[in-house]
Amino acid sequence: VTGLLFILAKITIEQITRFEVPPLEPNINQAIVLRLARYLRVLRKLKSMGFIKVFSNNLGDATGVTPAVVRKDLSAVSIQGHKRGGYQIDATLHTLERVLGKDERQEVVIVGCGKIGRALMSHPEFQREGIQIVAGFDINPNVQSPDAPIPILPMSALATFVHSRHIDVVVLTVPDNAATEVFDQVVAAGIPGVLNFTSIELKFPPTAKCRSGCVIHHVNIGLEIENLFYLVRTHRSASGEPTPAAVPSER
Amino acid sequence: VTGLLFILAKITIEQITRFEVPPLEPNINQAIVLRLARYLRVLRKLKSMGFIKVFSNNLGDATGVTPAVVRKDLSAVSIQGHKRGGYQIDATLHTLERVLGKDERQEVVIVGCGKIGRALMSHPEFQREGIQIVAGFDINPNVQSPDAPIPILPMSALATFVHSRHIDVVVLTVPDNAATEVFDQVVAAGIPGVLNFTSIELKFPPTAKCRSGCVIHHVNIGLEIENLFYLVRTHRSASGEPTPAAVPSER
DNA sequence: TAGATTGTTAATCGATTAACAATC
DNA sequence: TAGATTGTTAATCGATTAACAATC
Repeated sequence: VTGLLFILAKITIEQITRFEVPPLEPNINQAIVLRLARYLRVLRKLKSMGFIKVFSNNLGDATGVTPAVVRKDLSAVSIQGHKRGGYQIDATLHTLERVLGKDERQEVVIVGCGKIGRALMSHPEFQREGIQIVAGFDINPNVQSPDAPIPILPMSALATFVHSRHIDVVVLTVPDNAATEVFDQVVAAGIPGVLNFTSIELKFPPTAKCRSGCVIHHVNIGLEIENLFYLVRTHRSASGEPTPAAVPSER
Repeated sequence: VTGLLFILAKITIEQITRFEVPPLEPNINQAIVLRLARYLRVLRKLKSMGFIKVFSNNLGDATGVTPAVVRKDLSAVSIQGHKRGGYQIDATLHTLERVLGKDERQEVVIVGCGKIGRALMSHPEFQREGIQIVAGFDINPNVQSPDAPIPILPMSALATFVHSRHIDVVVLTVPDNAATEVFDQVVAAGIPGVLNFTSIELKFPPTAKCRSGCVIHHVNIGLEIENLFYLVRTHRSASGEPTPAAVPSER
């Protein structure tokens, strides 16, 4: 019986598993892009404070990386400083915005308008970053409201909406038990970018439709909290803090 | 007699505490812990499906890593398999739960009960992972409700609450403009673990109170969405297709 | 035994860090 | 000039991958 179970397990897992799409990269990888986005925010603040130029070690201090990394990152997107004068904030800022695509519209759609989904829809911070939530989608008729400023539409309207509005990025905030099903609908609609708030490990299938250009990011809050507990606990026991038991040396 | 009892009691407690503190090897880093947590979820599913054992390549397929990594990770926490029979799901699961601290209570508090904070408070998925939200805190009297099942208390009650309940982890969901101020209060209350939902780059100060045992994780939704746009755009231009509309189907 | 899988060691890869020449 | 900062190259570090002996 055990043998059978274990053969079944193998087959099932192999069938379920989907290929991972390799994110082809020039010489700018995701880690760099994330840092660039953080430099951009610091630069905006500095500009609003009236500063003109900035040194790599300033940006490093503000973002928690070494000056050498800042210089290397900026160099990777062809941003040049002046040998003793640092980087011009204004020019750097513009180049970063262009590289990161902040000059284009960033319209996203929320799929799954439960509590978290609706909370994100009214999240004011996005506007400041140029991200615009243009619609929500849900199967539940009770939350649908086609005439609201940000309309909440039925799931059936997803495909036509994202085509007509050229939506590229979707935020997936459905319950875990609906994750795979709804994700398949999102994939079928041709969406190449998904921010996954469920704790299901979704993956883009290796179909022709999104052969290499599809990306999914995961925001797994439960996993993050778990990890925090683990780290706090281990740090604590490493420094030998909470357990009052003394070292039994003498005796 | 009392003295003897006391000594016996002390020894017993020392033995118990020493036994309960898991023998954590120093070469376990955050990446490993995150993977372990994902193995754990897969194992739970497999167990609920009635499976008995699992191979490293199964776990690898299900979590998107190579079998060698799975074996190395499990080996790092002293989980041993059988040379040809793979890993016993039940035993592996128990060990992982102990190592990751899932057998202890994981009580967290929400600081900032705006839309996102309240959405997290009623998030059903946490319960399933053993994470319990025991209270919320907010300065706004309109959202305070001390008698609700999960009470929302004034910020002034934070310090005494976390002390009396021994809270270690806080979820910070306040508006960006209040982030640093509220974070300072959280630090002052002695909290060692923070999940930061604001887009402000908060850091624990190097004070004595939490000199090495403090951790902060960042969930920067705006940054994630930005990054998605960037990746989708670059992938698309790399593969040389300007619009995603052209899908080859039979007409 | 033959085949399969673990556990671990060595090789590889990539990213970070350090160093320093160029130069303003 | 003297001092400071960039841009890039080399050194280091760590994590992943490959390989394979052990062994069930």
